[in-house]
Amino acid sequence: MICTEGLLRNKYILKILIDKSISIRIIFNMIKNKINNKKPEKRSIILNAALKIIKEKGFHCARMSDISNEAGISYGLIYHYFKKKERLFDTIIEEWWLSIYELLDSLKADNLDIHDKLKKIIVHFFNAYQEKPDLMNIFITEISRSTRNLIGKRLEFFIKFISKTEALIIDAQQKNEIRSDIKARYLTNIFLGSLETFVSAMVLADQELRDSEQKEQIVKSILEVFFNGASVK
Amino acid sequence: MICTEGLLRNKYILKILIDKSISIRIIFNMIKNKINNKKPEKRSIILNAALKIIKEKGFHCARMSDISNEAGISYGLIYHYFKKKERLFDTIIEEWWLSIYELLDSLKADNLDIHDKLKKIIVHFFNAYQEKPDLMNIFITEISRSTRNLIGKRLEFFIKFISKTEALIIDAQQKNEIRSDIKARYLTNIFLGSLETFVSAMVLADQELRDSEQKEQIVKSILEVFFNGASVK
Amino acid sequence: MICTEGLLRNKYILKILIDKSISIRIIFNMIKNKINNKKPEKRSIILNAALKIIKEKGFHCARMSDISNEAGISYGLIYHYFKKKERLFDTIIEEWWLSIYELLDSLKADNLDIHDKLKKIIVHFFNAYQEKPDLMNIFITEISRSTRNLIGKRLEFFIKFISKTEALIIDAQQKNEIRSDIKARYLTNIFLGSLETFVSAMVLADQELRDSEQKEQIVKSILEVFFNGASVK
Amino acid sequence: MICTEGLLRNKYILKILIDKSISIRIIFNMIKNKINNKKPEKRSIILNAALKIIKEKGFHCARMSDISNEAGISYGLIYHYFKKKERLFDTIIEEWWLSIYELLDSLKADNLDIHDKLKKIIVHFFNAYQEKPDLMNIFITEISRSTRNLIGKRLEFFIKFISKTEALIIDAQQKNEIRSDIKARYLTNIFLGSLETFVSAMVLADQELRDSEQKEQIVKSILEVFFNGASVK
DNA sequence: CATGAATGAGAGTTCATTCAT
DNA sequence: GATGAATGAACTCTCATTCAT
Repeated sequence: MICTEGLLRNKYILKILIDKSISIRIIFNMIKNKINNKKPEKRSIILNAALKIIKEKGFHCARMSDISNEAGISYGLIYHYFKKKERLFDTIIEEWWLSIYELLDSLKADNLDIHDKLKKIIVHFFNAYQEKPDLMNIFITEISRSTRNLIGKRLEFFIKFISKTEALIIDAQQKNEIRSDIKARYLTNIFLGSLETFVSAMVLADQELRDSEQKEQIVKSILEVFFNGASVK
Repeated sequence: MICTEGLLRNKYILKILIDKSISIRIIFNMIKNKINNKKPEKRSIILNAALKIIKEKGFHCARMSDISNEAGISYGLIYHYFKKKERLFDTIIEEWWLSIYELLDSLKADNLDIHDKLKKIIVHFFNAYQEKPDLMNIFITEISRSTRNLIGKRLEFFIKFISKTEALIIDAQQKNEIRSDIKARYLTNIFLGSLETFVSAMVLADQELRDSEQKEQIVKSILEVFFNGASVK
Repeated sequence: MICTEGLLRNKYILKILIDKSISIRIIFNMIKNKINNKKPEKRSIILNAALKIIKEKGFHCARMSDISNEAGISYGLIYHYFKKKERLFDTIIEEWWLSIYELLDSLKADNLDIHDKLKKIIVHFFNAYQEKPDLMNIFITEISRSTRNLIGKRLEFFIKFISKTEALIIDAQQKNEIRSDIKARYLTNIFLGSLETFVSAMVLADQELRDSEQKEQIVKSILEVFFNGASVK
Repeated sequence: MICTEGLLRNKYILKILIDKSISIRIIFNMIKNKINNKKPEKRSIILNAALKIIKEKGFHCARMSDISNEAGISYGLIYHYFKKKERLFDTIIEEWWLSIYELLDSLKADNLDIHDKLKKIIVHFFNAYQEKPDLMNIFITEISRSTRNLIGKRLEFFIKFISKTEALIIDAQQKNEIRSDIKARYLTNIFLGSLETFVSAMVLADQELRDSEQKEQIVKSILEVFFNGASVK
């Protein structure tokens, strides 16, 4: 849109294009080549290195040279791909949230009952922890809490996450799958809090979910307490 | 009466003040200190200033000069009371934990049932938030999560907190006040997670517990879900 | 006719273009170069681009990438034509001086009286300003003064310029067209200074010599004061 | 003004001041001491070092570490006195212009004829060159020309200089001390141009005004040509 | 010819900490 | 106790230049 206006405005160029009958496809390919030439491997190498260093040192203490060292490249190259330190971090955060949103959106459209939906959320977090523990670590220590990092766009991300989860709870209340005498927001807090604490515990203790049996047990416990409570029946 | 005109007349001095951007806050503090000749405990002034600045900027971004500015003293003086920046931080954290331990220890000796014990923990946190929101903020954002800060002594503090709470749960299980088919550690995680998420929400949103009714409701919700679950009965 | 809709339809590509902030200028230049298949002298394209950028930012602040962007080429290519940034600058300066020397040498051989010779110098500078204001700007701001740039070969250029002008003055003194009681070097300084200040004023104010009448007037004023003085007769 | 509003508003403090009848004089002295304590020697040492380095390397190439080295202090200290590199340069430039303005303003009020006024300007520049050649060098190479440096406030300084000089010329035209058939601005340009070129020549060649006789001769030459012209009478 | 990913020396700036007064 | 001038290690970011493709 924006680009095209600029292009259209330049009547001189267009006139030449017409005179020489150069098809838009040629221009197209020129642009495509320009874009695709950028080998994306290095970019993701940098992202993974950043992930690891941030996990070890935290956002503030992670130096660009640490990251470049870890990635095995010069630090100048990081600036080639990410204009500022902040951009690098924003990229990491953004990718994390997008994966969460994807899940939550798919659950919204799903026909499962609330128990199974919440189970899927828990499993998603646990899997994420197993697959990319560094990323999960950052989520817990740098994203999910610190007020300082939760400015502007970042805060929006977080609120969106809460709201999307709350929507599932509200939906369940309307379907009478779950108590309505407690505010949906409160239930959301309680559920996400339980989950987060387990993940935190794993992250902080650098603990692994040793076997699938243990994992299964934790999932069951969270759901059991959330739905049926801790009281002796 | 005070002759304010004397000050107003001397435009030259004012100009310099402006040029050198000497904030009125500093002058205020100078005046304040001069007035209270009995030299109030500078140490606690510094701690409170640190609390406020760390809340606003986070530990890493809080500069010593920010803190001394806020305290209305020179930054050299901070080093007189606290040898290092880290000591300042440690002191703040330590005071926090001690207040928690005091509570948990008193609860252990208490004869209340688990419901009332957990209620007291919740209320303690909520009161702490109302009385010293800055401190609670730091607990949530800097202590309770960040792996970086959880090294050595600090991690011990945290583990001790979990364990002391877990002890209450175990005790309740033995008294059959609470389910034993779920690991005490899991129940602890779930309870503390629920609580923490509420506190986090308040901290992150700079929300106040507006009235005691709302507060009461939240306390009840957490306990209700924890003991009886979210399922429709 | 060109099928612009093709471009409009592909929103994905456009988005990437925006994200990567690939300016429309670059695409323009790509297109331009593709069109003029006879590959126009890249060397002069680079020189003109450099001229423009140096005028805008000064030699020190002009980045090679600015110049390559302006020229619509990769910055690697600049190094193909000019081994170093400095070479680029030297080339620009050299071309400027050669044009001046050419004039001064032709004047030396000429039979005009000193008044007309000096007039030709003034007119030459004014014309140069009108035709290549960027180059004149660089002459004034980067060449004619800065001590830093006047090292080695560059200083020689400058001294040669002064000397060649002085030669005209000496010649005039010998022909008794002009006072001999003032050192030729002094007269040269005074004349060139007057001229240069006018050019500087135009350059600094980005002023144009609006009409030939104004131009005529300034030329006349400089000569009139130089030859007859500012005193009331 | 601004400050006092802030002060007046704080009724609490004022009340205490009144209760304790602390005179405003005490506060005054506290402020004064705060201001005077700053030993100004280091500041001027830095300025002189900067002057020398800038002369040698130019604004752009002058590194902060060069300056601190020259001054024999750590570079951190420069930032203690001048918040940014730019501030340091602005301070230098500002001091220069103020000395010029002082002269021009005193001349305006003076009863001398235009010949003697212009002579005083020339002598001022020559003296300045002899006393502070570094500063004069910077004026010629960095201030008086470069468009890049002439942005915002800096351009204003320059224009003010031209205008103040022009005012003297206009005054002289009105008193019929000088030709009115040539625009005052043109005459100003011619005069300042002549002067500047001499100073430039000295600066560029690192030439000294060897004896007062030579100096006298140059002053005389500039004035003689400016008022009576170069033509043979 | 032409490209642009890759390099790394080097610049500005910040800020915890020391120490003479 | 109290001050703030002084220090310098450490960090982010820039940009001329090289070189494989």
